[in-house]
Amino acid sequence: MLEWLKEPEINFPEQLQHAGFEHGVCVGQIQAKAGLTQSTVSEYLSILQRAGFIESKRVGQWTYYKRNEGAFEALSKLIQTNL
Amino acid sequence: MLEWLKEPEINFPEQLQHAGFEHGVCVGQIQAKAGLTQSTVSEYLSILQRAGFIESKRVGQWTYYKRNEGAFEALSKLIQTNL
DNA sequence: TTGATATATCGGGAAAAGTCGATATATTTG
DNA sequence: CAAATATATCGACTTTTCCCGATATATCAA
Repeated sequence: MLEWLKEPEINFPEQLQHAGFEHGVCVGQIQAKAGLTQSTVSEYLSILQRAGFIESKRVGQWTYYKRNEGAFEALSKLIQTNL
Repeated sequence: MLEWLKEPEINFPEQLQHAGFEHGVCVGQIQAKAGLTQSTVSEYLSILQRAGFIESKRVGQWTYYKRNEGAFEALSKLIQTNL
């Protein structure tokens, strides 16, 4: 999912009909591609968010998720320096 | 453990009486510090080795483990570029 | 060769993570 | 407000991981 969200235009073409990509991709799109149930994907995304890897924005009935690039940079540096 | 092996001289002073640090630290030292059973530590070390994070060298009845710094560098880069 | 020491492997029970269906909450539309 | 849609949360079950004791293997020393 994290890799998918790197290139939302390529991995979630449906999202274009639905809304732009500014806020990210909504849960339903990710769920469809993942082939897991809605509840599983929702929980998974919320875990990734709590971990700081993605950000969410609620717009109406949809929740959009997008990557927080800083977190990946930080993780990479953390491994370099602390591990 | 991976962090301990970064500074063996500091984290495993006993090892000095036992042998040098060239080959790394032996399982018993790591086990004592970890506070886990011998079997658990041995298995854990072998998993880390299979993953490439540490290297082992058998000398007599002892097995010495030390870090493979390249693996950490590679992981850091992998996160930067692929994730 | 026998006993002692160090490590590795095996099998099983406990803890954690993954996944689901059912249901709750929030929003939009009529 | 009621129905429809999107997402979140809950409880239960399954799978995986963690960790242990018991045992096997390898080496050393007498």
